[in-house]
Amino acid sequence: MSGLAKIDDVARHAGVAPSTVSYVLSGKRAISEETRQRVLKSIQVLGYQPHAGARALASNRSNVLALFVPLRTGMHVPVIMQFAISVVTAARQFEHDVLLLTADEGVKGLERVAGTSLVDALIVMDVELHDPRLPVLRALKRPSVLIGVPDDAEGLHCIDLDFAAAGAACLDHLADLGHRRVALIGSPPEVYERETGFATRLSTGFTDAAARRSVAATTHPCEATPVGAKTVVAQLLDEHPDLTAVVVHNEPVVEPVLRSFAEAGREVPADLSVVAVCPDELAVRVTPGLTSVAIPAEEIGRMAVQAVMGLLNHPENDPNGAPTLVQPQLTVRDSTAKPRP
Amino acid sequence: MSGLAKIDDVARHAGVAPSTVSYVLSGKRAISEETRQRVLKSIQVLGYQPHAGARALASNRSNVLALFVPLRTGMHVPVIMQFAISVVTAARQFEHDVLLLTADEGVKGLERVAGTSLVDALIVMDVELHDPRLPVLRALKRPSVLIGVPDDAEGLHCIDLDFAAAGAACLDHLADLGHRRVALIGSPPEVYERETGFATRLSTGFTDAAARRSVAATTHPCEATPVGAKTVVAQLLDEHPDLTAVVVHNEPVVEPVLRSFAEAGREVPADLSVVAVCPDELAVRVTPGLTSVAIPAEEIGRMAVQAVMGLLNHPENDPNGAPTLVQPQLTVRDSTAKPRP
DNA sequence: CAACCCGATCGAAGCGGTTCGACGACGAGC
DNA sequence: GCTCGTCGTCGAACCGCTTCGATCGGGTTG
Repeated sequence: MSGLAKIDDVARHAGVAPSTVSYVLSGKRAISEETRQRVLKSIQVLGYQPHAGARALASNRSNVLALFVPLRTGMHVPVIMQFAISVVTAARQFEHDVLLLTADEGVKGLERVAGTSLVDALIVMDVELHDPRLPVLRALKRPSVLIGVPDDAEGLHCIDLDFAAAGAACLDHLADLGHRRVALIGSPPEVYERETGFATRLSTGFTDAAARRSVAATTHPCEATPVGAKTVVAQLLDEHPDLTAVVVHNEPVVEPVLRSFAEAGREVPADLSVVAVCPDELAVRVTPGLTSVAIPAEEIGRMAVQAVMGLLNHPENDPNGAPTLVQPQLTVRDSTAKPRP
Repeated sequence: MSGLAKIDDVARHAGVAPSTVSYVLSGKRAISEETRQRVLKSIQVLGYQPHAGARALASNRSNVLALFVPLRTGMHVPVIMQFAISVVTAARQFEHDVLLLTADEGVKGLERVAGTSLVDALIVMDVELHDPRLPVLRALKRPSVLIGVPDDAEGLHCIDLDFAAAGAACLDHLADLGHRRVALIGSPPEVYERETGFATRLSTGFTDAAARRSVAATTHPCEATPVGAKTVVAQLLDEHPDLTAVVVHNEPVVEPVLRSFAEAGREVPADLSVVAVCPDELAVRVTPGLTSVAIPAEEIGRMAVQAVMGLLNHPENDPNGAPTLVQPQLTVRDSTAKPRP
């Protein structure tokens, strides 16, 4: 009862050597089915749970992953949380726990958890084009995977939604319907100024596709508030009266934008087509249901964990290639239609 | 260079015994200033960082806290994230890191991280009145602190906003202004059904205060969507035409509620006073600025960490008393006024 | 039938710290 | 001048688990 049971207690109880117990648990050596069962039974009876520290010390593996979440302003918190959740869930599949690191310790945090062997590997979210964390990650002796794609990904492993393709997909869909002038309502200005990759990439993919399809297209940063939405919409209606479609890549303003257009007498989709880049949950909640490209947070989080575990368990076949880009999926709902003739 | 430096390397480099290095680091024994400086210098030169696992094994302290975040539906994600951030930040002040646990592993997760000595203590968020985690926490051999107050807090340490007082504060403010019929627009129905303490407590505090002040008061659960808001507002206007004030305790619907009343021709605060229970950030963003009671997430998170570290470092003076309730603070802004005569 | 091989298990040496008792030197007290 | 107490440091014994080489009993093989 007193303290926790240790491996020696289990060994004694099962009538085997401690090492045998260890092998039963790890499966690294063959153990006869009979002994195995006996040991398992003892473990259960004694409620044995191996000491994490001792295990980490002896095996040089902590079974913990670090998740670095900067939480910068302008990012959509619920989506970030989705990532975090999916990382935790996926990590458990690989017998790992997740240590949460935030921005306030800065790069020091990375060095600390890696340097003290507190974690086996790191997952880093919200990567900027010129992220100060990159050189540190490269120097670390532990594998890491970035969610987001920096300017120079050399020697780093990245995974993200293919935002350029997402921007293109939105535009192509609208071009296919026959729209000739479209606008992108994007993230808050600070996100572009920070050179966060995803916002710029989506805009670029959108603009390039527009050029390819000979569609007039503009990008408009937008504060993540109802007032910001109203301002941008007013500006849009003023400067581009011939506008027939918008793409919104900024979760918090999706509804305000819709409302502002409605107030201006523009009906969706009859007078105006709208494509959103947002969670499906939001797309189906509003009326009419929004044609949208979802951010597959759950999938990306899971893939990031898989990638990092791959590096950990098979460092020899390091992919070491281009970033992994998840292809966007555009779901057509009721907010897009052909423009009025 | 090769591997990481160990304590023996530092000891050799500084010309002292390993134990001396350890004492320099922990400060548990007096070391002459001269030796201290020499050791510190060696540590810096070699870039020494103690191995977390070894330290945990030897000292029986992992320097890690577990943070259990269920993330149930109906909870406001940004507020939860605020808690998490403040817990991480506060934990670092005490030289601790934070392990993130989610709901999908259930109670098993608690048993695992505690049983393997992965963490020194636990912080548990979003506690329900009859939470299945409570008996497990009581049985654990490690200290824990709950954020939220269960029905039976015996043997547990809780901390939370005093929601009853918050409800009362809202009502008192309105009663002081002269309102005679008020309504509380609350959390989604599932939150009440789950018997999450805070929603019920606020409602109770609100209702009791209303009785005390002879004010007619009703509580209305509300889905966290614009449609939900519209529905509740319509019902309110229909059933209680004499309504002159509402309290909104449901972040996502604050703006939709305001809009719905506006659409119905009720002007704030002239025709209707509004008090919100929400982050200040939201209260000041809308027009007019909302009289509100903030959820001091940052403060509560920090206090939870302080409490748990107290239990860890001085188990002898376990407060073992009633839950710690943070007193609410009502900030008067521009959304409340005297009712029309 | 001896030499071998193989599967199953054991024993002991770490892994890298912390901590406790011991010890030497030195100043104070009588 | 001798004892005693302190201060600063050292040495060694763990902390609990993993892992590698060794061992042992049998079944194969030539």
